[in-house]
This record gives sequence, C-alpha cells and structure tokens, in this order.
Amino acid sequence: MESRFRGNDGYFWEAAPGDALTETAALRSPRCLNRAELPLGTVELARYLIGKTLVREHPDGITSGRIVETEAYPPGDAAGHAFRGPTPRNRVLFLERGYAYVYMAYGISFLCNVSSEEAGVGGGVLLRALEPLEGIPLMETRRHSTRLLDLGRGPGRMAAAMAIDRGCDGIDLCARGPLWLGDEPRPRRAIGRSVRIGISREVEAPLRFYERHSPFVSGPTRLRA
DNA sequence: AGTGCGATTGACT
DNA sequence: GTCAATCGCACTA
Repeated sequence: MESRFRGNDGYFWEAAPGDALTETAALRSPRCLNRAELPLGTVELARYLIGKTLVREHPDGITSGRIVETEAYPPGDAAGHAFRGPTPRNRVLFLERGYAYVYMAYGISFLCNVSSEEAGVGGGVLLRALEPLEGIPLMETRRHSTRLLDLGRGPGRMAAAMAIDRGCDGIDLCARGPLWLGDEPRPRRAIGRSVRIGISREVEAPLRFYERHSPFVSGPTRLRA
C-alpha cells in the first residue's frame, strides 16, 4: 500500500491506514453527483462537500479542483445572505439544494455558494478553497500567477481561477454543464472544523470545514491543522 | 435618490 | 501586521 501521495505541487500527503492512494485515482474523471446523494441540511452539506470535485467547462477549456474548504450559512443565520428573505440577488439560495449562488463581494471578487436546503428555505454553503487538479495552466493565466498554492486558496481566488462569475448564478451543479460537482478524486483526509472567516456579525459557531493539513486551505495556520 | 458597508484581495510597513 | 480598492445591494427617506 502506498504510504505517501504526491500532489500537484510535489507536496506529499500522508496516507491513513486503509487508504489506497495512487496518482491514477487522482486523475480519473469524476462522476457527477446526484442531488439525491447530497445530504439534507446546510451544515451537513458543508461537511460533505469537502473532498468533492468542482468542474468548470468553459470555452477556454476545462478546469477542476478538489474542494478543501467550505462554510455553512444555514437558515436563521444573521450573517447569511438569505437571512432577510428572498431578493433578486439571493433567490438561488431558496432553490432546492445543489444550485450555484454567485455574487460579487467588495466589488472585487466573485464568491460561489451551493444552495443547501429544500425549496423555499434559504441556506447556502460557501466554497472557500480549491486544490487545482485539471487545467492548471488555464488557472495560472486567469490568476496571473504560477504559484499553485495560491490559485484556489480563498473564495475570490477560487472563483477567478475557475472563471466563475454572475453568469454562473443559478446553474444546477448536479448536472453536467458549465459548472458541476463531481465525486472524490481520492479518499478524503481528516476533516477539521473551525469558526468562519471574515464574519464580523454575532458570535461564531464553528461552521467552517476544511481538509486537515491541506496546503490549499485559506485562513491562519492554526485554522488549517 | 442617497448612503453605508461587506462571506476579499493584493500591496505595502 | 495594516490598509485601500471598488461596486452591487439592501436599507432609509
């Protein structure tokens, strides 16, 4: 059994007992997730999406990455965009789970969420960081950087690397198309949990999930272990 | 119609 | 570590 797996940047992943990590497994084509297999509930979905694949099919080419960091914005959360009810901007958060809600933050970055509740109930999972898999040269062009660790580390950077913008708002991520969710390219590592990043309102519950020890996760070092 | 501010990033001390 | 950039949106009037 392999004891180490070499990632895209040469970083070596420690294999847990029982893992069978191979490069072949990492490079196979992902299977599109069915809506029925997405767990019910925002927090459950945020945890579930760690290790899954996000695939972007764009005229310029295909890019994909492994989701290594998410945050839950469940119903009733004052920091969530759904808190004050549906508006033209956040309408996708009120669709059934598995649709892309994309908005512009700070006039600078696009942020990508996955709707996470039943139809009519507002909730979302913010995708915060991606480990690049396919289309790395294209991501480098879009990000104006060749630093692999920075291509998808942070929600705005992730969206830029994947060319995710308002045009992706409302896309069904459970169907092959311009943007979709795939299964895991390789077994997940342990999942960590922490408070969310960049939230100034109210006291924080631990609603951020991340793949432990991944160098592609954003945030302070202590929130990556 | 005007205003305040944010689920960020990149540059800089 | 600090800080400015930048703009769509929700809220007030």
